[in-house]
Amino acid sequence: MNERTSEGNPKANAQERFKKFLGKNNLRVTNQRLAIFEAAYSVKDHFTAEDLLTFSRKIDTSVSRATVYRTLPILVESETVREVDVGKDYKYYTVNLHQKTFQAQVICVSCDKIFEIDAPFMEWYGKTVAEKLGLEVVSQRLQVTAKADPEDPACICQNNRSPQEMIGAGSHS
Amino acid sequence: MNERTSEGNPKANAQERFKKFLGKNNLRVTNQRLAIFEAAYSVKDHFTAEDLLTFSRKIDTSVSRATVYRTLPILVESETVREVDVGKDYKYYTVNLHQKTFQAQVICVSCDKIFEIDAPFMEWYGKTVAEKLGLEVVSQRLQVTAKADPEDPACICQNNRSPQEMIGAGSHS
DNA sequence: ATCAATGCAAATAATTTGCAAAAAG
DNA sequence: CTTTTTGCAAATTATTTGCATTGAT
Repeated sequence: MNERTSEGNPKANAQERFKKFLGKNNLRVTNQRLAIFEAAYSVKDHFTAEDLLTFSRKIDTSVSRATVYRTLPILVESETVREVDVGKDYKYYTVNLHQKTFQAQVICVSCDKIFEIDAPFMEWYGKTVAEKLGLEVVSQRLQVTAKADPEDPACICQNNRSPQEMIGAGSHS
Repeated sequence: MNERTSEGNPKANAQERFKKFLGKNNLRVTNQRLAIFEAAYSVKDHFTAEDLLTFSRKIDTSVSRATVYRTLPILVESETVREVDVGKDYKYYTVNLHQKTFQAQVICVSCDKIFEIDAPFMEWYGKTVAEKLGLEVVSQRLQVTAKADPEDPACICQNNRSPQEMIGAGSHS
C-alpha cells in the first residue's frame, strides 16, 4: 500500500483535498492558509483555535488570529479537520484522517484529555432513531464525560496506551 | 390528577427538591428564585437563559438577568432542571422530570426543535466504554443533528406526535 | 489589473462579576 | 443584626466583522 504518490500518506492526502477544495471554490492558496494547514497537521492531539494560532505563527509569523478563525471553516468543509465541541466555551479541532467509522469522544475531567474511540454501532443507532422520526441524519456525536478513579493506576490517564487498544476495537460480539 | 401531596406531581416534587437543596446549602429562598423556578416549570419545551428571564419577569418583574444566570446552576445542581448543550453559542435547559432512562437529543435543523428520546442502551454503552478505559462516567450525551426530508409529511416536524410514540419505546427485541 | 485575503482593531453576544443597596434568616 | 442575594453596569472571552492594504491569479 505504500505508493510514491499521496496514497497511504494521510497528511499529503489531506493537503491535496484541501487544495482541491480551495480551487473548486475560487479560494486562493495563500501562505497563511498553508501554514495553518501545516500547523494543524503538526499537532498529534486536539487543539483550539488559539493553539492553532500559536503553532501557525511558528511556521509563518504573519498569521493573524482573524485568519485562523477564517480558515478553520475551510479546513472543516474540506474535511481535513474535524470540529469537536465538548461543551466548553471554546471549540476543539482535530485532524481528520478520514476514518470510515463514527468517532465518539471520551472527555476525562481528571486529566483534561479527549479520547476518540470508534463507535460504529452508534452511527447505526442514531440513524435508526432519526429515520423513525422521519428525519435524515446530518451529524451525530456521542460524548462521555468521565473521571479517573484516583486509586486506579491502570486508567488511560496514567498508562500511555491507546484507547483503541484498551477497548479491544472490532471485538463487538 | 390533582393530588394534594407531591406524590405523582412532578412539579411539586421538583419544587420540594429545589427548596431542600437551598436549605441544605444555606441558600436563601427568595422571591426571585421561586419565580425563576416557577417560570422554568411553566415552559413545556427547551428554553434559553434569555427565555427564562422573560418568563420569570412575568411572575416577578424584579428578576434580573444576573439572577437568572446565578440561579440556573442551582436549578441544575438540585436536579430540577437539565442543561442541554447542542453546540450553539448559548445553552438550552429543560425541566428534569427525573426519568431514570438516559436521554438523547435529536436536533432538527429544519424546524429548529429539540426532541428528547429515551436511549437506555446508550447509557450502558458509554459506561462500558469508560470502564474499559479505567474511567468512571460523569455524564454523557448522544446528540443527533438531523434534517427533515421536505417531501416527507410524516416527519416529526409536521405531525404532532411525540418522539416516544414514533420510536416505539421499549420495543427493543 | 482584478478581486480575494490579510491584519488590525473594534464589534458581538452570551455569560460573569464587583459593588452598594435590599432582603432573608 | 448578620450574611446572603439582588440589580445594575461594567468586565470577560471566544469569535466575527469592517476596512484599508496586500497579494494571488
